[in-house]
Amino acid sequence: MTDSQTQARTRISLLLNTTHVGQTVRVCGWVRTFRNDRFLALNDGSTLNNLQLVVDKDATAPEVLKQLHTGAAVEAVGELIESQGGGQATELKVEALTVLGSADPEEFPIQMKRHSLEFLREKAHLRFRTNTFAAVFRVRHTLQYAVHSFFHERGFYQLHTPIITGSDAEGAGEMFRVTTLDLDNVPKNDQGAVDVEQDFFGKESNLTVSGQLEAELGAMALGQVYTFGPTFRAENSNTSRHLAEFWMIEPEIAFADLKDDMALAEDCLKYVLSYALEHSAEDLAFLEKRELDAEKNLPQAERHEQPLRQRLQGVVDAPFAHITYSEAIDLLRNSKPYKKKKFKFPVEWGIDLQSEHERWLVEKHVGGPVIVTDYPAGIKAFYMRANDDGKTVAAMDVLVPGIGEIIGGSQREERLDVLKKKCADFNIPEEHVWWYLETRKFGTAPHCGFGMGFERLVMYVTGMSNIRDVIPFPRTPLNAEF
RNA sequence: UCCUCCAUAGCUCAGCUGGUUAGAGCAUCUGACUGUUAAUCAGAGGGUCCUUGGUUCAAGUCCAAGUGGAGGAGCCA
Repeated sequence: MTDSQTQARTRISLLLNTTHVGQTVRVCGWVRTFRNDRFLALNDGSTLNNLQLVVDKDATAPEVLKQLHTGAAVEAVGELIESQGGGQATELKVEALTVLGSADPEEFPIQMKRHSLEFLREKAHLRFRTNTFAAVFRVRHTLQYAVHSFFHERGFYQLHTPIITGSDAEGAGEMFRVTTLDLDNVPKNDQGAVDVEQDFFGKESNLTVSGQLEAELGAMALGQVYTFGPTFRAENSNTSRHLAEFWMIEPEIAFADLKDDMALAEDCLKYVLSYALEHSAEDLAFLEKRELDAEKNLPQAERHEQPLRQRLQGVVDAPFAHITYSEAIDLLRNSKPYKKKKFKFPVEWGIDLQSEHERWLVEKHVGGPVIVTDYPAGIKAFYMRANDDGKTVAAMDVLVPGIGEIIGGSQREERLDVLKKKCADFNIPEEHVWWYLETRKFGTAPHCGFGMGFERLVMYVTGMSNIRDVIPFPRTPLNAEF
């Protein structure tokens, strides 16, 4: 233990204004640049900004100076003084400087220049060292904190639903099989099929695609719960909006209908956006500038009409538009692109809205978030509550510009006979969901909930256009390197 | 999974209708300068032009397949 280490480390975020001027402090971080054999820009992750260390070349050992390259980890002790140059309020007059870990400049791939996001994706273990990714992941943290605080303030309990599930009725997509069977020597039963009774759980098990069914069980006792955990989809989707492993927020509330559900979704989005605008102001300002730079080379039509923070504030300030699926179909059939035959897909009552249709509704017709409700029963999940018209269900999707669906929810079917009939219609054997059906048998009550894709929320708030850039280690088909 | 586009130095890219020894900026190294802000200036090193096969006197350039990446679609969150 050196003398300097007896002093606590001060985070750089606390040293950028003049309140600590005159104090001797100890800082640790990673070198961003070392200019002029004298000025070292140090970043410790606590803030976007660097602390300028002023190094006395003559008082520093040559072998230390030689190692002050981008990426090296260093520790410095010195007096915080008012900066003698412009560009920063304070700087550290270094008295002792130690290199904790060097970074060979011939090999360290992150430079003090712009890299493409694609290149940095291949360096996922080091991309945290860049301003963009550090900002994104700080914002990601702020958002998850806001989500917890939103639900906590409203009396919700977080329910940890299982990641490994024996339920195969969630119907939200292809599942990842979980097994401890020897894949080189899979045991077979008399029928020649895999003998799942010999597997770890004695039955087929998978990674969860949704915690909703379990969350409903919790809501039917605790009143209002939410999940916030990883979910897994083994779909072979290769898009900028899909991951094989992503995080989802799924609130579930008892004694509530679709109107309550929509109000909760709107409140929730507005709360977390407004929380991020307030608590991640500096990072969002940087990300806004990054987006502007990235869009500079795009044609006007492909750029955002408003800068990032203005877009977010707009969502916070304005009430969400509400339309029913049937109204949406009418609007689309009367739209310019429909009449000019610009849509690739047909617009007919009963078929799902395509991306191009959603985009027109959100970006052209409304120009902000839209909640579409009351979809045809045939295109939605079995658990959604049947409306009195016999054709539609009490479902709602929240669509936002640039992302599409960010929230999908519904009032759940609480009537046992109707739900049983739905199971039959959807070919779901009752014995697979017996436990789910029992909540309708014992003390059933109206209830509802929704699912919000956390990464899509982070994309929306940070302005990043590829979902792989808002999760630390993206899992996509053929990509699980880190 | 489908459609379109892309792959050249560590990074970002240029390389025309096929034709000398494949270039630039940044980064790196060496030196100069020393209150800089992606510092500046001078010099140097650095390439299996993604892989395989084909066309041709000649392929970074044309063709085919493969691999990887991006955008869009489907599926969805």
